[in-house]
Amino acid sequence: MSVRAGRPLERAFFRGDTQSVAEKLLGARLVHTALEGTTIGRIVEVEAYLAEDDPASHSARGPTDRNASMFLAPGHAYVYLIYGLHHCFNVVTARAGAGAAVLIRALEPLAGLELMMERRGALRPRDLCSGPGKLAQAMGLTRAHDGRDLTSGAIHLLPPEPGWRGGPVAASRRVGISKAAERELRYSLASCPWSSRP
DNA sequence: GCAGGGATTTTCT
DNA sequence: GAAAATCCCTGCG
Repeated sequence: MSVRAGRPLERAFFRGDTQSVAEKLLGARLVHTALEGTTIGRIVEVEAYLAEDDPASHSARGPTDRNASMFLAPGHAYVYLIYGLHHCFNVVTARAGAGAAVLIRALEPLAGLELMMERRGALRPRDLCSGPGKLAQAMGLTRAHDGRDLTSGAIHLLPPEPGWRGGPVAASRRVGISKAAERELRYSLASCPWSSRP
């Protein structure tokens, strides 16, 4: 690991306003070191799920067995199963007990592409991480990783490389929800070819 | 290229 | 019983 890679993001990065943290996460690099190898992807699309006044958030009706990790301290992972077969990876934000998180929706594959293709089945690089279920599969993230501390360990986040410029951020509606659907809490790098959708 | 449907767990009505 | 923070395959243009 070179000096340029930087140190993992610390807990303070994830604390506080969820929408601000969501925007700050764009450009950061998600790293997972597994037995099979290391995969890295740059975050290019996220969605914020707030602790209050957000009926679309899994935390809206309080803790359950499934969403318990959402109420951990900021900087932990919340990984859940959706539609019975896909995993979605979230980063807990705000404060412990609040129940706020940022869903990672798309990555630009940076390292370990062969392993990603192996996990996903032979696919074009564009199809490896262009969706929340896809990136969880490509990065090897499952409910086994639910509740992990992301500030130290095999799964962590690195800041953008010095000099990296992401360009303008676009806000739009969150995908696949019916409650509070009009709120623009999805953030993506504008005109990014790695996003889950235009 | 786009529309439709199936897979399958958790939660709520 | 149905919907959900999804993806993939099929069929048709």
